[in-house]
This record gives sequence, structure tokens and C-alpha cells, in this order.
Amino acid sequence: MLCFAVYSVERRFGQLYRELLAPWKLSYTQYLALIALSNDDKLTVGGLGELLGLDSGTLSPLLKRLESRGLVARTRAAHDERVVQLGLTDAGRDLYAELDDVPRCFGDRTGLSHEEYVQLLALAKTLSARMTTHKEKETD
Amino acid sequence: MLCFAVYSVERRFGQLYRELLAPWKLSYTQYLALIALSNDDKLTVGGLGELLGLDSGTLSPLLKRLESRGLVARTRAAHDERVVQLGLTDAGRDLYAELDDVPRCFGDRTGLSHEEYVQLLALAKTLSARMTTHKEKETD
DNA sequence: CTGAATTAAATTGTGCGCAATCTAATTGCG
DNA sequence: CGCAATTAGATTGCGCACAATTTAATTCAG
Repeated sequence: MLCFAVYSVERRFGQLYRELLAPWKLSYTQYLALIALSNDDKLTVGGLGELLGLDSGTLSPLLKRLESRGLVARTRAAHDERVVQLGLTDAGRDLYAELDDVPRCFGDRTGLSHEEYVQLLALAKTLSARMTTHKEKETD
Repeated sequence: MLCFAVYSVERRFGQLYRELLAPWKLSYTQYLALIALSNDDKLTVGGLGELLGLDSGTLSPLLKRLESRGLVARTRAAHDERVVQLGLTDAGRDLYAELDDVPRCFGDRTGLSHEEYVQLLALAKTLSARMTTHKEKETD
């Protein structure tokens, strides 16, 4: 019941983002990647994956699609040819600048009060942190 | 930020269900379908889709997979050959009976207090109801 | 009754999410 | 140095989510 409610909300969010991002033909995950890259222009595929909790199986094709649209640059790092350095192109930065209304539109459309927003954000962050697979880093 | 938190929680939930349901090789959505069918043995594809908010593009292949495993029966309705009547087979009911621990396991693993649970459920239900596309029924 | 709309499912195509596997570069131990 | 482990990323394969199209059955207007 709880799980279904969360599952439903997540899909509504996804549908709303699909609608909001449709003019730019971006998926929600692509949007997340652009946000991450606009905040840190020195991310690698691995670093981005750690931020978003996604692996190369998801990110590699996604990033290649963004690269093929000229929005993202992928270059092998000189010091370690295994590593792929990511960055926004000028076109990517321009497109990202056009998206600055999206978060506000999203907020408006959810119709959440400030109180509800804060509650939900707190619960969600707590939960996802608590449930994070601890296999990942094991910094013991 | 909120959307990302919800997106992350939903994926954690999905990962937890994948783990819990792995012994039966069921996906979360398949599990939802079994729950729905065990509660109402007279569902059609459309009726199930309305319950879960999914369309035939998702449900048709999913139900065929469950049918091929002998868990679900699909029969064209006599009164209207367009309609597919769904139901659990005996094997489906047996398998469903084995799953009765899953919700409790899930609850335990989220580590939510009763208060948090109630809060989150209320917020999620409110949100998904509020955001439900009103194109669907338009019972005006 | 007949042909146009409507309806229920199925199908097709795209992208995400993830497990498993593969490739190539790097590290590290002898 | 030389070769076995490790590491970063890419690839493959499967299932879900969803838009768009298709198929076939039913309904309805004339």
C-alpha cells in the first residue's frame, strides 16, 4: 500500500517531467544528468553514477545520446584512459539555461504546501539514505 | 530536489522488492498484478490497468509472461470478444499464498516508524490523487 | 442492414534500470 | 620486468513505462 503509493507518485512525477521537458525532448534522467554536469563540469561517468545512483549500463547509452545531440562532451582522461571526463558543451549550457523555469513549474503543478513539501522531502531523504545499499562503499 | 528524493526512494523500493521477490522470479509490477487478481478474480486487462494506472502496452506482455508461467489465465469474454478476462490459476493462487510474508519483510526493511509510515502514505496518496491525469475519466 | 465511429487489446518503438558479461587500461605483487 | 588482480566504462539482454499505431469486435447513425 505504501509502496504502491510511492510508486504511483514517482510515476506521476515522471509523467509531469515528461510533459515539462517535452519541448526539449529530454527525459527526466537526462535532465538530472544535465543538472549534475552544470554544477560540476569535472564529473566522470563513475562520479555522475555515484551522484545519481546509476551505473554505466544506464549512463553510457544516455550520455551517448546527449553527446550525439551535441549537448555533452565525453573525453577519455589523459592520465587514465579508462576514465571518461564529462562536460557540457556550449550548446548544452545554452539548453540548460532555457530550463530554469522547470523546477518552479514542477513545484506549482504538484500543488504541495510548503509544509507538505518539507515533510515529504525529509521523509524521502531519510528513507533513501537509510535504504542505500551499504555494499557500495563499505568505508570500514 | 524533492523529485530526486522521491525518484531515489522509488528505486530503493524497487531494489528491495526485487530482492524480496527474487525467490519467485517476480518483478514488482507482476507482484502488483497478482495482488490485484487475488482480490478480484473478475478483472479485465482494462480494469487491471485502471487499478494500477498502466496501459495495455505494459500489461499485455506482462500478463503473457505470467500466463506462460501458468500463474494467470487469460480468456476472451464470451459476451464481448474484445475483452480479456483475467484470473489466477491454482498455481497462481498457490504462489500468491507463499508471498504473504513479503509485505511485512518490506515494512521491516524500510525501518519506518508508524508515524513516518502514516505521514508518508498520506502525502503520497494525496499527491498521486491530486496529480492524476484528469483526461482519464472526465465523468462530467 | 451497412458503413462510420468507438472500444479493448495487442503490437511497435524508444528509453530507463539493472544484472551480467566483456574490454581495455592500470596497479601491484613476485 | 611480467603477469594476475583490479578498475572504468561499454555492451548485452530483459522487463517495465509509455506514446503511437494496429487489429478486431462492437455500437450506432442513416
